[in-house]
Amino acid sequence: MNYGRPREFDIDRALEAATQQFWSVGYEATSLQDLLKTMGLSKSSLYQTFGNKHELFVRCLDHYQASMVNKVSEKLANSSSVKQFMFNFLEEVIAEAEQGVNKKGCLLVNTANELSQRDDDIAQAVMDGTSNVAEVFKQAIELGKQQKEVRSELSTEDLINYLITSISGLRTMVKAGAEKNTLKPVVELMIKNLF
Amino acid sequence: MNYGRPREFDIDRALEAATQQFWSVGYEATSLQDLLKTMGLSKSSLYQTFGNKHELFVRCLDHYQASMVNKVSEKLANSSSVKQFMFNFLEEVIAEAEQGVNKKGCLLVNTANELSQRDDDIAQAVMDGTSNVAEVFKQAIELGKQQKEVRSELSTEDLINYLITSISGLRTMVKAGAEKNTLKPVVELMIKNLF
DNA sequence: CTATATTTGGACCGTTTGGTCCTAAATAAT
DNA sequence: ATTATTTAGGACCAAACGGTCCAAATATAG
Repeated sequence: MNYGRPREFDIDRALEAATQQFWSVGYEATSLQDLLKTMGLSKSSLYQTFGNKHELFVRCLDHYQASMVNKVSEKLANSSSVKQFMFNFLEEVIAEAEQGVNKKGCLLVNTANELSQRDDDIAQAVMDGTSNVAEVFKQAIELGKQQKEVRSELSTEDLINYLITSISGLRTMVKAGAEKNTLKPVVELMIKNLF
Repeated sequence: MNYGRPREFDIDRALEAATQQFWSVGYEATSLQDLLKTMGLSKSSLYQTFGNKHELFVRCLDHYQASMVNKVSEKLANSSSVKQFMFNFLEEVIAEAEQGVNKKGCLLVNTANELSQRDDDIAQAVMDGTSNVAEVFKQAIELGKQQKEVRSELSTEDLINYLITSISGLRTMVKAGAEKNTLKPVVELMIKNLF
């Protein structure tokens, strides 16, 4: 076995490039040509390897989500305290506001807003991804409660949902053009709710 | 003066129909054909009256914003307390989660997420609209402070931004498919921050 | 060397896109 | 009645869309 001409590109690299593209401008606004260009492969390679634009996008969502979960878990592990972890996370979200152009936000949030209402497969992928990210937050909050850092008497579940909702809101504000200085007190208030 | 064949359609009605269409599926996903159908007019009428799709959309954003400001102002005026007003508002946002299909959210939030990053005119229209809505919240918060309902020592400005951010977050959650029961405790926590 | 299997580039396709333009219809002013 | 002016309908358009397909290239297995 293992016949045939070997693939000339790296699947993960191509997936990463596609993810960046979708992340930058969204699903609809990304044309096949855009994808071929950034991924650096031919039409037939794309279709043979990834099926079609829609399937590729779902794979990108998963790619993004897995990578995000990795990064966030790592940051949690390397944080001196849960509060520090949460603060840094929110701070990073609003730091994007200071970036000049192309504030990409979070691919999951972007996609929820763009497509969840009219594409069930994508909606499911977004929910799966969100749920995996929520799992990391769950660890953080449970750890915080254990160490008496999180002093809210609310259930971990509720606090997770509050966090995710707050983050989504910040993402939208950044995209809408809010300044970091404007958002900073908002972040502080959010943090105060937990610690 | 005042020559010529009279217009056979009502501009406001047409604008309202277009707004509903854009609100339902977004700017890019709304085709000219969709617009002609829901607005009930011919291509030349649309272009003569509204310029093009882009200009029409900006007018729809303004139409939406003005109408929203009206409604919210009215609700504030008819509320027995500021807390009641705020609670009802957030409650209404998450009530959409129980609706079966086509959760439209808020056109301003949707548009901020879809287009603010790559269309300056639209970004400006979104900011203008948001600013007008914020003005109503400002009235509410100032009234709440005056009547010792709002017991937060934070500046009105900060509280407005917190509110708008929270609402945007709820909108995304609803679109992403969160249940009303999930969001209810989140709303309660948000309210608790102000009163 | 041959047969098999796979990838690749690009020609090709039908559909849809936003937008223009011309003609006929309709009304108001003279 | 004629003229001026505006609207409405729809034919038409080039470009872009996502997607298919075929022939050439390139590898492995026997």
